[in-house]
Amino acid sequence: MKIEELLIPSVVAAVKDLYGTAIEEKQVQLQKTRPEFEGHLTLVVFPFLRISRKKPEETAQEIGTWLAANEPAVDKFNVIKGFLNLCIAPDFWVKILEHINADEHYGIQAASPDAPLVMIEYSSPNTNKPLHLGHIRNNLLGWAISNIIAANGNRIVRTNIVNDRGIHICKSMLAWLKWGNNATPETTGKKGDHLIGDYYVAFDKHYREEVKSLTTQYMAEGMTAEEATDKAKENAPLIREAHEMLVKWENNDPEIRTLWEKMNNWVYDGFNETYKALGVAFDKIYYESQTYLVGKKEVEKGLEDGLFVRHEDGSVWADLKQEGLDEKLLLRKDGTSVYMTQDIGTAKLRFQDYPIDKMIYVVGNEQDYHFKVLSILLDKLGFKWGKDLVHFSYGMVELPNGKMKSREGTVVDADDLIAEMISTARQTSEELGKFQDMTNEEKDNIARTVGLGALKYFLLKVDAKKNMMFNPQESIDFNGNTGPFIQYTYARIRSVLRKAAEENIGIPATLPAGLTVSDKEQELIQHLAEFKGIVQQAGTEYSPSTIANYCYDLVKEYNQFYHDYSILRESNQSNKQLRLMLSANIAKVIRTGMNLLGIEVPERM
RNA sequence: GUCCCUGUAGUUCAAUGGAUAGAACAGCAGUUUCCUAAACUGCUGAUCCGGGUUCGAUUCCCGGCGGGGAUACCA
Repeated sequence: MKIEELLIPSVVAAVKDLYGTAIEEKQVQLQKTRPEFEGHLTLVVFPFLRISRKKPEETAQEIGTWLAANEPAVDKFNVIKGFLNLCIAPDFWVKILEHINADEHYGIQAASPDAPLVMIEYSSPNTNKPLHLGHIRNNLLGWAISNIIAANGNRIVRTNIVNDRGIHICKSMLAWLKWGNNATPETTGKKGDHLIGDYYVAFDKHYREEVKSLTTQYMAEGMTAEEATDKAKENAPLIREAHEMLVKWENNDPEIRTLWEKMNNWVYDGFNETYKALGVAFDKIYYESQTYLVGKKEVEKGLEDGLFVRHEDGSVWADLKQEGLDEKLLLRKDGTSVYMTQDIGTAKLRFQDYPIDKMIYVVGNEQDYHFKVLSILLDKLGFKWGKDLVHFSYGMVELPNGKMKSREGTVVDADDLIAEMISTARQTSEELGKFQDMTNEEKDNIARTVGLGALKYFLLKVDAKKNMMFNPQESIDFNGNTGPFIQYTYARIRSVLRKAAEENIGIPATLPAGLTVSDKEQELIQHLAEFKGIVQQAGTEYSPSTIANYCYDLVKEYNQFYHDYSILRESNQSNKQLRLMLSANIAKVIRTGMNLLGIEVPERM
């Protein structure tokens, strides 16, 4: 029950009755009244002036009079210019609160067995280095979006495509063989993904040295700097060895394959730890090593069908000039597959495995072009779902000195950041004296919940499509518009409710009649009633930030109103019950909203 | 060059085409006999520039300027 929905038909009826013209519901603009004016909801009457052929004030006056007479929910009204401010009758607020209170899962819709099936791909790591801050944003967005889509009544499948093959993996393997001395996660005590990442870095370091000395050599032989660099990059012994290894891998060389499996498993163990710490999971994981051949086959079929062309050197291309794009490579001259080929294969397998109604890819906006092309190619290949795939394109996380670049060592490591957030939360709790009378387990849980809450909220409150700034020096706040602020308010409400329960004060399903609801409480009830609409909006726009900002606004408002209010010491029993019910439902909505974002709320902190 | 995204207080972020553009952080000044002070109150401070559409533009359109990205036989 949303108050707006209640009133819109009445406004339509009013216009019809007064001016004899039928209007559509979507033409009715009802918004929350600004706090400086009296009223709850405001009707913007400017759009009706053409129909009424009267001045704004006059039109507003007429509609207001009609509503006050014919709509029981409207108590009284006032007019300021073209704005008609409506006051809702007090007992309506009580009814709305009781309605919210009756629904334990307010705002969440369960999926029926025949509900649309939505598959969400996110994370998609490479197995040659550990996860960084950019991956965290991806994972949190993917998790939150899938929760939100599920909350809107859809069935979901969370999926991950692991880029587990290719030249980058060979680089790590080669470096490990050369300089690794058989190091393992066990012998070094390092997480597997970090161990592999170290060898990837080592490869790059040695490779650059080789390129540098080769370049000088070629230049001494009379090449220009540019020519020399290009040739050096191609001819450096290390990169040639890596390419040889890739060929061996593709030819199923048993030695290489065994090594590859061993090292990838180390990485997966490492990733799983990070995923667990972040609280994300997957229903089905695809591996590029298992899908790229499927993609290759599709491309070859497309070639036979005349959809693609083969160039003289043997490479295969798609001509997308008709679609306003360029030519796109699908198979290299040596017949090996590229990123696009693999994505075609993965898509095919997924639609074979599941009756997917909608496919959503959570991938950074640097790949907007890639997904535009993928959509067209899938469509050309005759997959009817190709056209409708959704690329949920999110912005990059930027650092004060620019983009994150692994080569320049400017990445913010995911595991480091998580550990740092948790230890900061622990330290803050200790300084504030929150940890008295707590077991070590409780302390651990609170530090983890609050630290991750701060991190997650920080990344999710920003509009996903925008680039965002992260300053490691300033680190993430625990005060203000933050996760811990919301968590703290939740914990305080829960504390009040615990004390009420100890005193055997229950919350009845219906509140006593004749209750006076103060203006502030009316506003809070109105705010609470918006939650359902917010979840819907977040679902259609795929925007976790909508929910994050809603939760903050609600909490901020609650803190302001109830800072000087007493709930348990209130002498009037009816008021006490109203305040308890209101608080309990604010806690419920906060918990629901934060959980949709993948953020836990603690019972105490 | 072409294409895509983006430009709001000192900083990080908000604002279905609506009233006086909201917060937070930082700065300054306050609030604790009282259900958790990770709180609350007050002050200072912003829509890149120029046109257009509209009763009304931060929002939509066009043109500049600034930032990011794509246009790889990397993934």
